[in-house]
Amino acid sequence: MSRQAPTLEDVAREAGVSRATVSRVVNGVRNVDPAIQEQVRRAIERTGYAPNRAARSLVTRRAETVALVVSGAGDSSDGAQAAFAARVFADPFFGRVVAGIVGFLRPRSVHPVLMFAESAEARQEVLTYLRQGRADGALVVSTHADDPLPALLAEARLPAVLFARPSRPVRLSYVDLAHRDGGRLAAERLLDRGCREPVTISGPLAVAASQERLAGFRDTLARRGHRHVPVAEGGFTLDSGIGSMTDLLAQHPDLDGVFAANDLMAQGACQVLREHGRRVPDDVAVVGFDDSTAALDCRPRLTTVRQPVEDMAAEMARLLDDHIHGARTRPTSVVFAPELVVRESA
Amino acid sequence: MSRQAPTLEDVAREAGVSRATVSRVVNGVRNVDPAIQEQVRRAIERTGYAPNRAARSLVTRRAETVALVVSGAGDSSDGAQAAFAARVFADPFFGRVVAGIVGFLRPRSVHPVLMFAESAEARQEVLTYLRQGRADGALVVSTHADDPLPALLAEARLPAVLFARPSRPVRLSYVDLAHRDGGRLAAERLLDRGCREPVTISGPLAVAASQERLAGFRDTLARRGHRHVPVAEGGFTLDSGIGSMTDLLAQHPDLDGVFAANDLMAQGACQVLREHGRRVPDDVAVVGFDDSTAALDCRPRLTTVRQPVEDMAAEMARLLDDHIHGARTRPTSVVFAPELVVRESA
DNA sequence: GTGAAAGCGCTAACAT
DNA sequence: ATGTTAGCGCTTTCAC
Repeated sequence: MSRQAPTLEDVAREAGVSRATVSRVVNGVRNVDPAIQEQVRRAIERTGYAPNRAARSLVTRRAETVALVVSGAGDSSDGAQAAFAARVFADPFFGRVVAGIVGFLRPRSVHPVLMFAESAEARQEVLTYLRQGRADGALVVSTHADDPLPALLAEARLPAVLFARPSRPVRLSYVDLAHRDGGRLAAERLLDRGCREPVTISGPLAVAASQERLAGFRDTLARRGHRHVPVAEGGFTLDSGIGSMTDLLAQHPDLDGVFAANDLMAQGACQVLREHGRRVPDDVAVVGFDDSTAALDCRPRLTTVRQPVEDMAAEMARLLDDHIHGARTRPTSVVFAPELVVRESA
Repeated sequence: MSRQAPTLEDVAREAGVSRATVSRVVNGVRNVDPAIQEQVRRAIERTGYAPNRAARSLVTRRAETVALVVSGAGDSSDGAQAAFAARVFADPFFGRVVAGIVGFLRPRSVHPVLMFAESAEARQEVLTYLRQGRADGALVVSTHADDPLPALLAEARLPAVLFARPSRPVRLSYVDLAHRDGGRLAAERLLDRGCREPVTISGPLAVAASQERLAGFRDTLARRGHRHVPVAEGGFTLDSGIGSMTDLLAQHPDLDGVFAANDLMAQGACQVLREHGRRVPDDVAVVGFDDSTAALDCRPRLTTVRQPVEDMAAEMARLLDDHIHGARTRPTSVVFAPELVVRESA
């Protein structure tokens, strides 16, 4: 903040070469005499030079930054932003997304700007941010099915990649999980353990992933002779897991297997079961979904369907990178396979 | 991405005025004829103009961006970044910090870039980022007491504000909580309920906040006649709460009150107590700390010492803003008061 | 109140 | 292999 920061010019003078040469060594361009290279490097050291990014971005037309946007539903009022942010981060899922993204981005020196798009105004802000060239593209994680942001992004022809297939088709790349297969894995596990009265706590049915996990679960059970499977719709929160499990237990006291559409709800279910004197897994087997930290926090530790979130998030970043650098023109989708992780709860 | 983005020049031509005038209306500078103002506004609309931020930053020397850095301990290997990120986000505390920060920054159109500084290399990256002018300052949340980043930042004279007083004094502003008072509130609550055998699960004793919460708790108890209070050191995780409570229960079966240094550990403690047939709060009263989402997730809901994290985080952002704009020259500290929130657990 | 023009610090043609 | 130079798109004196 005190004295003016040194510029290329300063370094050039110090090293007795031209600005262009300094620029070349800074950017690692070949065709520079090793001796001069060293000379410049020392001048940089002495002056404490750090290239001004605004100047560079102005000519390269690259911000080396991507927007990491957590996108909400339709029209929550703008004051709800704080609550929205807090809620998002309360889910261990999001931490894994960040980890995966940063893992890919960091070695490439690109940085994520955190944005929340929970209102119409906030969405416009995301678009403006990109159009101003402050970020080269967007990585979007929607918390709701009918998120309008993807369509806006596609229409503005801004580079973007989504986590999960959008409910309405949009010309944007995305990564996703084969949720139906995940539901199948859960069903098979319960069946293989000999469950006779399986039930399920689904995610919000407005979310496609919830639908598919449920469908996979139901279809598999149906194929093995279970025509009617009790379902309670949850909201992916611990609280909703507790509520749903309580209801299910009241209506179907004989249940002996539970598939919860995420680990947080499974954790809630385990709590309720224990409080009602049911042992997990001996009396009731419980299978979760995600393999998040909640799966390990839970007692007993959760048998769960693993979603390779970090890998998926890294792939998002990779796809976006390709789009930004023109290596990929058409929207692409990459679908990952779930995997059953057997622990103690089933 | 297709055709070139419109520039000031384009808008100026479209509106039949000079670049300077357009710039003035874009930046809301007075001294522009209302009629021309409207004329320009329409031209902007028609062309779909969005000011190029790199160009603006180049002249204003402002990125309108701050680094939000989560800073770890000494020297975790660089590959640990993913685990570090996931762990950080698993704590509901961080979501509240983000909410508070974004709440302040958004109305000012400044955006947070997420950075992790868990290794020496990562810390250098943060410094470089700031020196390149990509961010105007840093908001630092350390997860460890001996975080070297604050000193590096201060030495480089880069604008930065910390969450919590650093263990070694550093010429940087920070916000903090009166942790000792928090410990006192917890002790008083337990005593007022008539607890005779209080115990505590502390945070990591390397963390100053843990020490102070413990000191406040102990001092208050001592003053009321409890000379010796059993302590188990936890790690602020649910798991460590479970472990500590189990130990405490084994060694002090008569305990009837627990103060856990955060809600996550309190939640773990409640689990263990219930499993051992102790009713909360009838047999054992439990007081948490933070008033995070964990306090509500817990059954029974946690009586806890509230830390106004969102307000503290917003204040961090405000302090940084002041430093960046030269409104504040000397390091300042703002200490917030904790507050007891009574629910069901005590 | 408005315009002309001088940079901000950098990269990338183009010359040499 | 190195230097010269023309911008990138914007803000901001300084004249008018």
